[in-house]
Amino acid sequence: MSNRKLNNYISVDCVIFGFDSEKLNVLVVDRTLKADDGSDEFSDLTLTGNHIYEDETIVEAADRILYDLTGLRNIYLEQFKTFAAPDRLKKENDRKWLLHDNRDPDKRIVSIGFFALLATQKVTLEWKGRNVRWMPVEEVGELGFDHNLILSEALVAMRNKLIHEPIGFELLPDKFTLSQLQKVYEIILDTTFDKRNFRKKVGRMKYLIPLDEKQKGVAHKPARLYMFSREVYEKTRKEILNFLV
Amino acid sequence: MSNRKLNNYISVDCVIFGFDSEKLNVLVVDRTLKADDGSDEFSDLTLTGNHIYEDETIVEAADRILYDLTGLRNIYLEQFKTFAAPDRLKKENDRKWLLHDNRDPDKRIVSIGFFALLATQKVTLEWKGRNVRWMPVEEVGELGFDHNLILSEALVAMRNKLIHEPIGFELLPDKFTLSQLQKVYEIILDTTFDKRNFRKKVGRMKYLIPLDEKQKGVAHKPARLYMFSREVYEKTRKEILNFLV
DNA sequence: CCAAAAGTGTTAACATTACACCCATGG
DNA sequence: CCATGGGTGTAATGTTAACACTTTTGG
Repeated sequence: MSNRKLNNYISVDCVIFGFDSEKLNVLVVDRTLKADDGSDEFSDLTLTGNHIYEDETIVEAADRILYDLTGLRNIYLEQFKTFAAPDRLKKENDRKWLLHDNRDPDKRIVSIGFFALLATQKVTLEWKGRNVRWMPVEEVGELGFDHNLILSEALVAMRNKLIHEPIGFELLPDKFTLSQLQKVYEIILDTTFDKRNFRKKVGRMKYLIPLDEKQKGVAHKPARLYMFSREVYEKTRKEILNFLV
Repeated sequence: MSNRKLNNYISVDCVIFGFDSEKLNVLVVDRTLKADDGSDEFSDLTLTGNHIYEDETIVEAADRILYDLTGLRNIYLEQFKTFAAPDRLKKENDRKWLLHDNRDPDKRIVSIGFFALLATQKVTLEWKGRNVRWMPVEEVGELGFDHNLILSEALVAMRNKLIHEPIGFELLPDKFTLSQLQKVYEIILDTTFDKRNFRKKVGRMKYLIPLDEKQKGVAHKPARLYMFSREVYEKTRKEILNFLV
């Protein structure tokens, strides 16, 4: 595996979302370039991304990045948009970083954007020698490259998907409570729902399976746990004409 | 403009859909390679696509292709998926075609897929020296490169969009009847709707503007014409939680 | 016994579905 | 005067939205 060749003009960028029952977070990595004297030439943040190997598909490349960061397979992953503007890597810091990394800052690099939803907060703390951490989406400042654009497009695509398809579960543990699920939708869609109406609505979804199991160790009435069945979903889903106002 | 440089590893493929009040059609071009003796080495069909210029964004490249084919600007256009499998151009005919075209068949080429919806049937008959024509989607046989995959993914993305957002109008003239609109949905979603219920439903959409104008020259009661107002749509649209069954 | 979140039901307004007949035009 | 597609209403059923109180647990 050590002699695989990296393609030098096709990359994937992964916008990895995580949920901590309070906020929507995104995984970012430090990008610090040292000057010759050891001081920081600059230091900022980027999303996670990498060039693809020549023998690898783009989905395999995205899966590889996710595995390297989390040690997990079968994470929810979706290709949402591709970025190839001529000037997307042309900011001063970006050029310096690419040169330092032995890459050609004048090469047109196309990047395929994926977003991933994580059921857990476990990630490595270091990745390719760079520090990795979760950051609440609303606290993200200026990122390197065109990653602010990629992040905002990922958010649009993810919210859109969340509205139309059952993917909220992917941000929760396998077993979750209805209140946790409601919170996912409320926080990501920046709204609130009536508890009784929300429960009535999800109660109609056959693929949301109630378990004979409750929360433990909470200082209030323990909630029933539920799980999502993709199998039931695939069997019962029907498309609905919904191009309303 | 004549000295613009083409990028040799980033291309866009356009899946151009048209509607003729009977069928959903897609634009295909002949791909005929002549042998030395003038006979056909092979002859098949592909979708429309092209490499991008170095100074051009991918949307600009797709717009350019659409303009070259139709002479129209502002066509409905959407980036839906990117294709970069290592073997996507490796079939025998594909290699021959690329070689003949002075391109490197071993170069990894990434192609960004767009689909377009056309309100008219007008297209050029020739494009880059190749014959162009409409073909009903269900009659499309084996296409060159990975274009069957690109077409089927375009169909999935287009149907999905059609269900959730008002884009059916884009396949009709600016002024259209409700029966034409119903037919668009019926044919593309392969279903039927009750006429009264369909009209009740679209009657609630404020962005569908009834005109003081009727069909002319039809051998039956002439239908009222309508138009779509994107402006009203943008103002009145609201997102709805709809991840039901 | 207190704090915290879980869980539950009713009503009114609106949306969906199923279903059949007359109307205006061109030929 | 006929063939063609345009246009319309009602009743039953299902969905949404608004709204408040009791229950179970840990501390």
